Amino acid sequence: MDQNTDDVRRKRPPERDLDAMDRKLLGVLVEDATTSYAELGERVGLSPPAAHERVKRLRRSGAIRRVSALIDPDAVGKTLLAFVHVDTTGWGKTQALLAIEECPEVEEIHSVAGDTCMLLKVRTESTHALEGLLARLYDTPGVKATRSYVVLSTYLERPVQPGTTSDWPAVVKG
Amino acid sequence: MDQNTDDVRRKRPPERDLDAMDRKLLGVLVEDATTSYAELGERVGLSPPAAHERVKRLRRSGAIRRVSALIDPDAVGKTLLAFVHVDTTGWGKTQALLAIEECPEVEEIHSVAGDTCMLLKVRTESTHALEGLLARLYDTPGVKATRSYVVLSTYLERPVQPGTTSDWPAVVKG
DNA sequence: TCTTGTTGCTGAATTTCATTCTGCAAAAAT
DNA sequence: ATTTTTGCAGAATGAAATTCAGCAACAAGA
Repeated sequence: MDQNTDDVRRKRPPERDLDAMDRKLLGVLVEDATTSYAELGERVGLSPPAAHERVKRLRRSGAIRRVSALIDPDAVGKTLLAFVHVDTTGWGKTQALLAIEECPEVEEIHSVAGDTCMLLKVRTESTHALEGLLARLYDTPGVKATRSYVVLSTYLERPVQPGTTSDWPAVVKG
Repeated sequence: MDQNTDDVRRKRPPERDLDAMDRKLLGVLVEDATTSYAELGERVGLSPPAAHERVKRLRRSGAIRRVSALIDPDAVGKTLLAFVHVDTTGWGKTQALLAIEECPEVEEIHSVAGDTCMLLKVRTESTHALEGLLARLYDTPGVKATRSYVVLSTYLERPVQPGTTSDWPAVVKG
């Protein structure tokens, strides 16, 4: 309820670098953000107010962007997932980009290095709806071509993890 | 704290189809899951316990997969995002897939239709770490080839939205 | 049509938890 | 060495989650 009351969206350098305690807190909160501060503290070895204090800081600093309910796409009818590569004529905040941002089916827009300009992650209710989106894209000035990769099945999908490379056991090959 | 106490992960058909009220609730909770039931109810036109009841059902049915703190990748040092297309020799739950699932840098694994078998979303701390991952991939039996798309900048990144096509204003072209 | 059971709601009551406050101790700065 | 700051614990407070009766609308069945 008080999340980002002061509307801190701008990227500011974290007041202090995240320490191991912060990472542990993040680890728990990524898995289940409804964890009470009592349990949270217990898990990481802090008193409830101390845990609260650190989480508040993590929110202020922007390390925690927001707390969100993650929805099952199927439950809301979004049964089709696709990645769409888009060749455009310009770069940066182009007309095309602005137009694409308006499409509710589009979940992600990235500019990528490689043989294409934009990479879109798109969810629709049907192949027909995807066709509709593609039609809209082609009608957008600045869009040269698109190539779509329709997802057949998703094997893994997890949120951003707080772990750093040194946390993971090194994979030792024979 | 009580989320999924009975460990309901299995996909069960939603007890009942989501109605407009459920979608509104989801809409609010996706934006900010820390919203109190008092405010939540007010926003959608329900009493706090009624809102609570429906949210509980949404969790039980799996429509809400989990409530999670969304982390800023930069804050935890994951400054590099890439999409990696992987050609493999087999399909389904292959050895290669199992191996890839173990990589903490990999956020998503999809099997896609198109000129490649797997599509990975990958976050690392550096290009060097990406190279390390790719090296590991190439060492995995069943991996034939990979092609990487390094993200230069991300323009949009939003969670799964509850809205359905009919909610969006139709884009009328001249 | 009337009955009966079910569903989903409201408003009040209860309990749990978030949040604040007051020291306190260790570390950092001067 | 002294002061200031930082981060924490424990108690106190306030707010919110959760539970608990009713109640009304609706559905199923006689």
